[in-house]
Amino acid sequence: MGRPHRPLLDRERIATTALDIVDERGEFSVPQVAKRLGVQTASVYHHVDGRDGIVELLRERVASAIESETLDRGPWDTALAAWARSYRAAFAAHPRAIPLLTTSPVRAPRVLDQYERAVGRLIDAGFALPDVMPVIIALENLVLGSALDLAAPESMWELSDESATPRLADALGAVRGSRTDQAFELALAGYLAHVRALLEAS
Amino acid sequence: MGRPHRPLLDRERIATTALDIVDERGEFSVPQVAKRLGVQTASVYHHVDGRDGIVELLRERVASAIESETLDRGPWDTALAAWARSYRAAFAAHPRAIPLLTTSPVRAPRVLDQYERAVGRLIDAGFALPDVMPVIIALENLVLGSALDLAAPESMWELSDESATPRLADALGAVRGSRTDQAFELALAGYLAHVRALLEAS
DNA sequence: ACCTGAACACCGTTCAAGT
DNA sequence: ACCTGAACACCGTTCAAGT
Repeated sequence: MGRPHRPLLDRERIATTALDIVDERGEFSVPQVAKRLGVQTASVYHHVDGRDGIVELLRERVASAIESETLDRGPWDTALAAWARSYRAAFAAHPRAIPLLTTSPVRAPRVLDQYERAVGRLIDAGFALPDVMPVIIALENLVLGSALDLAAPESMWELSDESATPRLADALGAVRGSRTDQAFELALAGYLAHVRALLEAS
Repeated sequence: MGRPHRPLLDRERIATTALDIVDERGEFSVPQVAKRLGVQTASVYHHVDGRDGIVELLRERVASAIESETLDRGPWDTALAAWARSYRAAFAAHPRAIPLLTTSPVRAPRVLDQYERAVGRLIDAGFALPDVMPVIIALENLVLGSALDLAAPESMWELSDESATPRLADALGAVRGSRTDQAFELALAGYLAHVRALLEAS
């Protein structure tokens, strides 16, 4: 067949298709992506750096939904909180992709730039330089830890033998609303209060 | 060949071998495990519920290093903190296994029992029942989020273009000691303070 | 009950051949 | 430059056949 007049494939379409498949089935393979695009498996390799390259594309695609403007609005602490919520929401929009994406943090240029701005806000707020990265990484830990929780099926807490863990069963039954959201907001509130105190102490 | 007089395989040896391989290479396959045990791939399937069953074995094996006694010693808050540190340390002992294990939380009976005891301590301390699970899940989020960070290679923060993110580069350079440990301890301290406040408010 | 050997469907990746 | 077809090494899983 040879080269077509206009390319059949591009990175955008590969990313979109792979994300669709992951949203539907929780996994993807290169042949599956190729088939859905009506193309041979090998063709995909002309546009993308193998399967890992596609995963990286997914990471960037999902992360592109993070509202980076949140970082510039309002006082540093509310800005950081809004950024964290938006970060988590971006993952939450593709729960089945989370296990694929959280195995290593997002380090795409667009996201690194957000870290740069977050660092800037903390420095400008008066944080001691050696404290800045721990403060940011702790927030990243919160977001990714919560994202994993978001990806875990509700059934994780379906206790096969309630009599073995009666108080756990009680506690689970007593939760109002979303366990996951409440846990995240709780951790975020604790984080913010502590980080504010850290600033005042320095 | 047929059945041997004494079994060549058991779940313990399969788990140990798989964990060894993961520690060395960051991944494992059923054929790799079989080969190292001097056995046919198919034989493994007589002892274990497929590849996923081996992953579950790894999860239990790694989690078995969590010192559950920490939950019973001292006041509820220091007990919870010690448990979280031990939980994180258990993962830290097998960093290359972390991506394999954190995709879904540990729900093996031995670990569920620890959750039961953690719930018990919180109830006894006087927490409102609907608050208990969010408090525990938030802690789990901290631990797993930090575990992911532990698994991420240091090189994640090697900035290819420092001039694009100068303040991030500064902040990274200023860190004293382990970024990861400091971030975890920071998040944990914030968590504890907030949870203590939650108890007093109720 | 437990191991083997063979089989099946699927995977990631490479590469020469075509336009 | 981009797509194909064929190939390679490897994977997870099943199953009849043996003891």
